Amino acid sequence: MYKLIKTEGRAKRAEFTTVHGTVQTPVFMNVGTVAAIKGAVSTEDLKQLGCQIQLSNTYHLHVRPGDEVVKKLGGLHKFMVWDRPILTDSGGFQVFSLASLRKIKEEGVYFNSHVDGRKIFMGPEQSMQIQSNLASTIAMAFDECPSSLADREYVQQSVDRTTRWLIRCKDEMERLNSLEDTINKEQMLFGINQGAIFPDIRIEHAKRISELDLPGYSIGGLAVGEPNEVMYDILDRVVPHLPQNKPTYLMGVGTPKDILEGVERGVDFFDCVYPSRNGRHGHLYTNHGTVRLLNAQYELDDSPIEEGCDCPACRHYSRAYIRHLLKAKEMLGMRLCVMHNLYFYNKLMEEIRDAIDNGCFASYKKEKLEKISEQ
RNA sequence: GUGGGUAUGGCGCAGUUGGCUAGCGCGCCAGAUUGUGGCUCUGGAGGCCGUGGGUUCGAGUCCCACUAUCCACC
Repeated sequence: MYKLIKTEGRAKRAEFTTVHGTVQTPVFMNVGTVAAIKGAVSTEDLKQLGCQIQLSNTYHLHVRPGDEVVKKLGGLHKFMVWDRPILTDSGGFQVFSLASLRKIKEEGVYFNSHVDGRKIFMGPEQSMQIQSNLASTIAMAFDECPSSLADREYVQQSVDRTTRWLIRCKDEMERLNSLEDTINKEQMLFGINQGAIFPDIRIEHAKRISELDLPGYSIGGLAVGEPNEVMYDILDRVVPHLPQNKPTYLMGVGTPKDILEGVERGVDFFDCVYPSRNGRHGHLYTNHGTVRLLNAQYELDDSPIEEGCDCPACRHYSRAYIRHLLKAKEMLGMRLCVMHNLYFYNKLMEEIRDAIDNGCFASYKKEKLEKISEQ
């Protein structure tokens, strides 16, 4: 259930209530693809880092350990010891990003596993079944994410198929939620808007999927190579055509700047691999721009990653020490960097929520952008 | 001491029958990365080819001496 608390322009401050608790939005979902945040960050750590909701992946968990296994062990929440909401991505994007060998047909997609190369078939029904087995809080629709370079004709045809797939997802989820042995009978389905960089196709699609009255909607297929301005422009045009009394989720985005721009345009949910993946490689986010900790200038730097930061890394350790750990490929180095970045992202969202609450998001955004673009 | 091998950027190596501005991996320096394959990619710096002679139009490549180092034998 989505409850709007306050708005400023198009920016929305709301809370989203689920069977696994309430999420304050705008929110950043911490990405734990295989039911774990890479970098040895535990669910206990995540709570300390201010994480409200995690994201895991249907495709990855289907391949390993297998959604049936997770189901037998009581579902994802019990399995990974996390009692807050979990959103599972449908696997649609992996078909686009991982599978070099794939065949997209009306019934679904045939492709090869990235782990052992075996043939896998996934369609709307399979994706829903897997996500139902995982028993996540929110399941994403199985969609196709066409390349931002795809031509108009292909995109239109792909989007039409994604719509048909969405209807199949909805039917299948309703069926699964009514079954006796389903773990989470309140599982929610979010639809996904596609249309590459063609605003009219996206708007038309947004209208069509809005009619299905799903509990939330997302915008997919952005930040996949097109210029940032194009993404912002599409958000400007498409978000108003999605239901305003439901959460809007911008998939896979993004940088702190992208998030500020997204919130301004009415986005509630974000997720991105940046804080964790970049953290693992020593690329750290601070209020004074990004710090590339592997750069030689930090060899003798005895200060924390960010002065005044209250994260577990900054409270105790110096840049020089963490840099050394990364160079030595010690797990602790990655762990501290990932924790700092997740803390930064979650803190950023908290500040954004406070700013909207206080009616000063516009000025907050301006100041924040100036700060984080320092270098 | 004798015989044999090896000496090429920080490290490990390629360098064809002598032929244009000497390559490669790792490391180093810098940059990318947007619904995660603990990756990957893109640039860059760095070498009087152990030293000294010689042969040749031309030598990292051939010859001589020296030095260093490794192996075997005494």
